[in-house]
Amino acid sequence: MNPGKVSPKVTSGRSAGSNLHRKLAQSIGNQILSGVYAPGAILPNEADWCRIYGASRTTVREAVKTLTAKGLLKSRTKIGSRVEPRENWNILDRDVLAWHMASMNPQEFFASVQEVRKILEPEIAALAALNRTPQQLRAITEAFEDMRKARPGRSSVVPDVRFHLALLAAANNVLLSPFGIMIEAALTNMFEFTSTHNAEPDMFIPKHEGILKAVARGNANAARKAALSLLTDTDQTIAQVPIKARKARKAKS
Amino acid sequence: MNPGKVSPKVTSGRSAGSNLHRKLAQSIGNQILSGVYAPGAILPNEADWCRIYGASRTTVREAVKTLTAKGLLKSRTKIGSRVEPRENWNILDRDVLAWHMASMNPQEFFASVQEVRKILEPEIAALAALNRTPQQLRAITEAFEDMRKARPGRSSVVPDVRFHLALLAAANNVLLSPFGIMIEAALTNMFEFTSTHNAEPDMFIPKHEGILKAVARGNANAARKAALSLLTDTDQTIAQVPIKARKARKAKS
DNA sequence: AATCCTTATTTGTATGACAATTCGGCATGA
DNA sequence: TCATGCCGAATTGTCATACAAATAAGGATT
Repeated sequence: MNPGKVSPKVTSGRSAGSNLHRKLAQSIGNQILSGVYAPGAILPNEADWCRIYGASRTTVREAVKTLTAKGLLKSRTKIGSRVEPRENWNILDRDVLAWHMASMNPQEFFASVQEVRKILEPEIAALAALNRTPQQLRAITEAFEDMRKARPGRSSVVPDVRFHLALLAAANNVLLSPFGIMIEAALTNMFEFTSTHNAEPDMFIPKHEGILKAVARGNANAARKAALSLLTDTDQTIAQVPIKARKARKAKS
Repeated sequence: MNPGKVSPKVTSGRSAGSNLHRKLAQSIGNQILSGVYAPGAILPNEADWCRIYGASRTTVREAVKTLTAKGLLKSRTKIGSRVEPRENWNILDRDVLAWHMASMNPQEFFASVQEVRKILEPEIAALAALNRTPQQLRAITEAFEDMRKARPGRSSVVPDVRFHLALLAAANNVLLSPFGIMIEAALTNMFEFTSTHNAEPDMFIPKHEGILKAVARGNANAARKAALSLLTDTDQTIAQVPIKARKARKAKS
């Protein structure tokens, strides 16, 4: 994975980073997330990166700054750049999450996602029921309508995402907003592996409608319950794909 | 070039950004978070920043790249840099959260934090009870012991933070790890405003012990309940404290 | 053995130049 | 009037080079 010339791996060209420093950041980021450089390891220095990618030092440094800002790196004079411990990584950053997904077993990833979603989304729905503004309710409603109108399939994913993001926004707590990225990634990519939107629209729409109605009439408990129900439902759809047990992270003792 | 001509506002010189591009990023970041530049607004261009801070374009660009990586900005040729909508901000980034706190009403901030903590920490405790490794349990235990040993006061905050972070790590779900930053910020700064650690160590220690024991014997429900109890307890402590306006930490230069 | 100093390596900052992108207006034409 | 396409100017993107600053490592001195 380390050819002498241009870009080892410009994988997952999502979100179109046409800029060179962006491409470098993606490439290096992918290598870190995929374990080529483990936490604590010292990365090649700037001059090395210049040679590896055939880019100028300015560009390399901008890429490094980007990764540093996302918590993946830390640079020190005379030492070089060292990979930060995982708990400092900004995993809910759009790019970092993408790199993470690219180097992970999908089932394992969706297991983590669903775990978090089951914790958060019911409470998000409850908060939305309590705190939503009329405008936010309208946004949720519109997303729902578009969802219902859409034919099952790829296109129905978009309003589905919009629905959940609108719900999140309606919870009116900034500290929860980073999860928008996760939800978006989950719904969008789940489509690639499952056929949620094809399989059971008959289940799907009413469940969402249940959330909407509960939020509309400000019933937190009902909203919570409806959201949880949707999630467990999604779980079953996922479960059709062979599930692998959670990997116990190991260390020994 | 222009020595001594540093910045409109190099406030909250936290975490020692000795580097110039870091200082610029902090300064600009603070301005964005405090609303000087609202989402959608177009920032001064690179040449302007150079003049404003008396720094080279290289440095300015690295600062801008940092902010871009944190989701605060987006640069386009011929347009300049535009502030991104809030939902794209990486609010759980260490720096962004600090800037956010610096420009916010403390009560409001702690209200948001507690809301999220009450949602997450009980579930984190429950997950920890189920998924912890022996090593992770030991880390939690050690933090607890240090907490008990410490005299109430500032020093007891450190092991307290360690306790909660160890718990978080023991939940073994990467997607939750960004909240470590939030928990850390909450506990550390809460000390500045409340006297949690002075006021009721008699309450405090047993509550933590309850969580520890539940996690130790793998009882998820008990862990959840204990964690929630600690949180509602903390709520009361906060409520007692008359809020004084936060004093911006000042750095001069 | 301990301390201090020198040196080498690596990141940090500055400068000037040119490339690439694209917005905005202008000209042209239907 | 409106649409289309071209041109020029503003701004970010990339490059090359030079020097400054920090500091780890090893050697010199005591």
